Amino acid sequence: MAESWLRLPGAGPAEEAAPESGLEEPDALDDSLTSLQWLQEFSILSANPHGYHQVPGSVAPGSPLAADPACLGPPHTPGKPTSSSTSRSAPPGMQAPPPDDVDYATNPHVKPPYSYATLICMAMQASKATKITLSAIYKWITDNFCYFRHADPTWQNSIRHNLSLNKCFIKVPREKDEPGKGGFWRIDPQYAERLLSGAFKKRRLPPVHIHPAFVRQASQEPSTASWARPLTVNTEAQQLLREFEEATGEVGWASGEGRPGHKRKQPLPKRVAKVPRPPSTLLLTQEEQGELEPLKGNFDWEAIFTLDGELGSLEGLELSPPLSPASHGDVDLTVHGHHIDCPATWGPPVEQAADSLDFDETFLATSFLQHPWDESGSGCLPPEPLFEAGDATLAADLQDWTSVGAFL
DNA sequence: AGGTGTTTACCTTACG
DNA sequence: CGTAAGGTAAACACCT
Repeated sequence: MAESWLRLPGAGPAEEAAPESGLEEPDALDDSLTSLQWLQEFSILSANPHGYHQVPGSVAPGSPLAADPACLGPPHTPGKPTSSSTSRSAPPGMQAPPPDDVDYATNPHVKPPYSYATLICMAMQASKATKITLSAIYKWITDNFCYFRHADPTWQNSIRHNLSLNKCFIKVPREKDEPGKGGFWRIDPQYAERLLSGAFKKRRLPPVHIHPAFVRQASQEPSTASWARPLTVNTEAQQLLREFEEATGEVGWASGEGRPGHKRKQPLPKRVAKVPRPPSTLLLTQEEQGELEPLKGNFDWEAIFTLDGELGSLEGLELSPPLSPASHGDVDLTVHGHHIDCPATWGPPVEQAADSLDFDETFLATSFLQHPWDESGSGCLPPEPLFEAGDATLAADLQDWTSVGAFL
C-alpha cells in the first residue's frame, strides 16, 4: 500500500498545462492516488446539496449567499463563532457529533468542522491559480460556508493568523507593479518533506460546533430547515476530509522554535521578521474574483504546489524543468459511488531531498487524499501504513519525485 | 483609513 | 498531568 502511495507518477504537473480544466494529468498515475477530487466532490455535495456547481465569479446570483437561509431562519447572530476560544470549547450541549447531513453552504448555524488551515487549503484547491490572495480566501470561505458569512469577522483574523503561522503556507509577494493589496499565498511544497520523515501525527477530530440557537431550532423545526436537509455527503468522504485536515493543519512546525504554547508575558523587544521569501516571478495576476472556484470539480493541486523559480531558489533547491504538458491525461475514478476526475497532473512536490526526506505532514495528507482508498481493495488506507515503506523505497520514490520537479 | 501580515498571549480540548 | 494543536483576541507595523 505504501508502495502505491509512494509510487508517484513520474509526472510533474505542468503548471501551464491546461489551466482551464485542472484535470489534466501527466501520466496515468496510479489512478487511485491522484485525486483530491473526492474532496471536491465532498465539498460540492456538502456545500451544495442541490448539486449545482457554484462559481465564485458566477456566484453572485447562484451562490449560497444569494439564497442565504440564514436570512430566512430566526434571528440568529453567530457573532462570535464560539463562546470562548475555539469551536471545541463549546459547553456541553452545544456540541454534537459531526452531523453527516449538514449543508455548510447554506446552514449558518453550524460551524464547519474544518480547521482554518483546512479551509485555506480548500480555498487554494478551489483556485485555479498557483497562488491566491487573502481576500480570495475570504471570499471562497464565505461563498462556501454560510456560517462565516454571518459570523463575527474575527475569523478572518484567524485566517491571517494561520497563514502567517502555519508553515504550510507561503506568502508570495506581489510584484512591484502589480496593483492590489497584500500578497498571494500558496501551499508550501516543502511541507511535503516532513511527511516522509514520519512526522505524521494523528490528531483529534474537530467536533462540530452548533450554536445554541441552532440547537433550539433543531428541536423545534422539522426537516424543513436547510440544516435538516438530507445530506449528500457520505460519512467516508467526511472522514477523509477530516483526515486531510488532521494532516494539514500544521502550526508551529518551526523547527526548534520555542513553542508558542508557553506563555510569555514579556513582549519581545523587537519583532523579528519572518524570513523573507524572495519575490517570486509572478506568473500572472489573476482577478481575485476569478481565482477561485467553488468546491467543484477542478482542483488544481499542481498549481497549488507549483513553485516559482524564486521560491525554489528560496528553498535552496534546484528545480527541474517542467514536464511537458503533453504528458497530461485524465484519469477517471469512481469513489464510493461517485465518479470523479482525477487530476493526475498533480505530482508531489519534491525537495531535492538533499538534506532530508523530511516531508510535510500536509503533503502526506494531501497525497493520501490523492489516493485515499483503493476501491478494489481494502478501502480507505490509513496514512500510517504509508510510512511502513522501507527507506529504500522512499528513497527510490523520492528520486522519481525529484525528477518530477516539474511542478516547479 | 482600511486591508494585510506578523507576533504574542491565552484558552480549550485531545492525546499519550 | 503535561503537551500538542487549534482557535481567539489583540497589538503593532506596513502598505495601498
